[in-house]
Amino acid sequence: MKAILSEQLSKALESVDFGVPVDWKAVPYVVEWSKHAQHGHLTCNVALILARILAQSPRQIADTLQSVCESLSDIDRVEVAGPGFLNFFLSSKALVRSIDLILKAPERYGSCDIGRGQRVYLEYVSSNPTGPLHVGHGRSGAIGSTLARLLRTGGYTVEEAYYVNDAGRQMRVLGLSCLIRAFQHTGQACVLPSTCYQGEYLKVIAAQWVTEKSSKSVLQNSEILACFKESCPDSDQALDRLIEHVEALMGEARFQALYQYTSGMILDDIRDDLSEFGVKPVWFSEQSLYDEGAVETLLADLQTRGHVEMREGALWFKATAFGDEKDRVLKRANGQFTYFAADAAYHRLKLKQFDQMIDIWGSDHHGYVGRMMAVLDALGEDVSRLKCLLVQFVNLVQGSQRVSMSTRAGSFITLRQLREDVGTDVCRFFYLMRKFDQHMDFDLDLARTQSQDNPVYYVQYAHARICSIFDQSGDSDVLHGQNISLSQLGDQAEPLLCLLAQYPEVIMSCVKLYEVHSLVFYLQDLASLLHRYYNTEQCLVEDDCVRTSRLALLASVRHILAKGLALLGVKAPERM
RNA sequence: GCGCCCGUAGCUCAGUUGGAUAGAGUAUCUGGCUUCGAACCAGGUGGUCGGGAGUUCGAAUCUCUCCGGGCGCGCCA
Repeated sequence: MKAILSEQLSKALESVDFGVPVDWKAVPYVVEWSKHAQHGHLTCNVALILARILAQSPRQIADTLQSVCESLSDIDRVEVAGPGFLNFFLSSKALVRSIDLILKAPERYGSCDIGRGQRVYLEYVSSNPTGPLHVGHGRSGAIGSTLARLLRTGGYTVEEAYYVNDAGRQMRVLGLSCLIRAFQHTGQACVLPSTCYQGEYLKVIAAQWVTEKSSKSVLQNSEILACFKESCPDSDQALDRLIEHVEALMGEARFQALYQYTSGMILDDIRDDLSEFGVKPVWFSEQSLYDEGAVETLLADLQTRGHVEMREGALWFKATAFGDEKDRVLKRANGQFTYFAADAAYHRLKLKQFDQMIDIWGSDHHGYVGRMMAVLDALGEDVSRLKCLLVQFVNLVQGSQRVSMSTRAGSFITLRQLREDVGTDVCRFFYLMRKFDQHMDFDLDLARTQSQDNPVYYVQYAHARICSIFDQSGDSDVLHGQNISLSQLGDQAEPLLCLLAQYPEVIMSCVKLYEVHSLVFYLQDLASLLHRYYNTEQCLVEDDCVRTSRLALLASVRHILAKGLALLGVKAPERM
């Protein structure tokens, strides 16, 4: 609606003679939905902008434009107000048009094709398979999966992915942590180094490993046991030495089997957790990059281009030449590749396979963006095809207390616990209510409330209410938008109709800005207006004409609520 | 110290190519069920938009500075 009016207006403006030629491309005026009813349905600031260019009073220009604007087909009348705003009042025919559009093709309403079929690779969550998902990952999961659906609605082809860090040093640390827990499980007094994974979940996995997979030759090996009798110094190097020693005693193959078992168990848990949360990505293995030689190729190509150098035994990428603040190590002095090397190879691969790549990372990764852009730039890739969205942290709040969380100490609330506590719908909705780049307080008490206070139920209730009316109406679901006049809908229908007309614009804005929270706010507004309408206008009335008109409006609202909630991954119940 | 993000009602937050009287929810107070579901609605109270300066017809929004908070700055991932 807004777009249609904008287009009509821009054509009409070109025919107006201001005495001097106007370059309309240089006039950044906007058409917007009015905030106040007395300012009409839509408003335009073109006269205010023109005033600067033409050096005339804005009010005077607005007066000149008024009659031109009133000739537009969807416009009833136009008022000049304030410093020179043009306020448009839509015709009743234009106002009820949304109903017709929605009921004729509900699945298409709100879809657009700004993506033009471009292929987008969207990676999110991607938590290391060294522990269960916590509440912070839940936020990324909710945002990522919703964004994927929004982008599809906007005409993109989207692949959702989870990058599994199943290679490198951390897998070995995980294996060692599990082994020590296994010894402890068999009654041995062992010290778990502070640099190991501390979480309780490893005790459970270790116990399972002892009964299912371990061999006596390991658990009864006194040499291995001796390694854990004394505390290991609190440094990465000391831990690496300990790992190498244990691996030698245990055998390389057996040690690898141990950490693969451990991370496999954790990954199974993550997969189930996400699946129940409505997140079903494609799983991409970091290890596969090594297996297929992608990391070696990357280094060779950077070498050819002259962007690497040896320093202190390590191989460095000269990132400062591409705007990064420091140079970065690709291959350590001990011969191992860094996480960054594999990740660069990964991004390069996906940029070759897709038109665009979107990473959703925790905000603590913001320092990482620069080096990724730098290395892709060095490889000759178009870095504008990569977008990094940084999601801020989540604080759980109970009463006025912050629930403390520490990933390192393994003491945190898991996503699974949170879902079981408040329910998946509430969980997703709460995550999506906040702008992703905003710190978020997750109010546990409010989320637990099964009452009117909970904004999720407020929106769902609006949907259930409409369903309930249709249950009682006995009317068929097939309704048409024809022959509806505004007068039959009642006074309260106007704002509702305007909001329905805005749905496609909200979706488009979400797609363009990679935002999801504005859809949540929209649905809350829509529910609010529906409840107000419900309380003032009776729908199941004797007069057939009034009744079908009002039911058509309700059916439209129901469609939009259902579509919107579906995008969020939240149920739209018919009864509550 | 350097870099990124943030500061809006008692609390949690919306509000961008600079626009009219800064909005919701919650808390609190008042009113509304014999009628399509009261998990609802209507109304009241509540603001130096962190402080200050600048840019202009016009600033929560742009610039500078100060204050306060979060995060990052590794041959970890």
